[in-house]
Amino acid sequence: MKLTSKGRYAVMALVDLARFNTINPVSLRDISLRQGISLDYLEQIFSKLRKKEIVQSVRGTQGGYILNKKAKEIKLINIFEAVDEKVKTVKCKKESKKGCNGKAIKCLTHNLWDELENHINNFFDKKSLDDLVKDNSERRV
Amino acid sequence: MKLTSKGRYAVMALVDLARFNTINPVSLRDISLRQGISLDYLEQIFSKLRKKEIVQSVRGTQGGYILNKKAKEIKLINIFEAVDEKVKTVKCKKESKKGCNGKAIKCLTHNLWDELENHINNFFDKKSLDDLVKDNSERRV
DNA sequence: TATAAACCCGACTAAAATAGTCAAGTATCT
DNA sequence: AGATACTTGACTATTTTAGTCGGGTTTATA
Ligand code: FES
Ligand code: FES
Repeated sequence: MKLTSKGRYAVMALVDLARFNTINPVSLRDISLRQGISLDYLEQIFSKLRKKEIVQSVRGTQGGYILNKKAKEIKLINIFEAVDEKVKTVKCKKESKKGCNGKAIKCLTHNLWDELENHINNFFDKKSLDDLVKDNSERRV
Repeated sequence: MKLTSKGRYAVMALVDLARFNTINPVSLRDISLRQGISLDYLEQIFSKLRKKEIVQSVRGTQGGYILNKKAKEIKLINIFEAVDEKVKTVKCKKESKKGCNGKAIKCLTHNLWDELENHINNFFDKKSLDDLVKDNSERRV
């Protein structure tokens, strides 16, 4: 069970953005340099974030991205959903009545994994971007 | 973030084992058939479980595996550790003072992922094999 | 004592997912 | 006009996962 770079980068980049986006948009180039993330990869990630209205883009020179909502209103779960970093613990299709092995009944561990999924998502539901910025407010890179 | 088959199968197989292992050892063949897991793959998994003393093997005809401890004393975390299904959320080496990008300081999200890791491991720490068997005690496959 | 059931072990491989790269744009500021 | 920066889609290398395969050894039982 591991977190992928895509999810990690998305959050990292947004925390960076939230810290610096006081007046002007922040360019991906800056984020790329500060956080050590490939610019091309960041572009893919921000394209998704924009489509899900987490950020807004400003084109042209001096352009970049700005948050589309208050940092307090952006939860980790929103970010993860936007970049398709879903938590997936069950093997079967949840809606289906069939189990993961094709049998007519859910497997012995189905409920367990479902609980686990909720447990993890609860965590992402509680944490907002604002919390993360505050956690880092005393530190400087 | 997803659970791998190895971890899922390990738990599934052990729940099956715990349910049927009243007197006699349970063969992997039986588990394979009941749970729809490849026999060869199960062998790999049980080899690890045996090395970590979660189960004991009985060789020869009518052989199989038995639990090496009480079901109540086997926590999910023990199973996951045994089969190397670790929860890995941080990118950096935890012991090191360096961050994930090679910088001298931990990244903006390090603490968050560390918290997440603890949050997930807490779940695995609480659940025992016995809990799972009980959850399924009314169902029959 | 032969046979079959079952564990034991290591190497190999196909498929999938991840983590990018690359190329060719378009918009906007100065 | 030129530079900066977003936009898009396709492509690729690497890694991980989820097995398979081929050879064992042990032991109950007919
Ligand atoms: S995970 Fe849902 S039935 Fe097995
Ligand atoms: S995850 Fe530990 S420093 Fe980034």
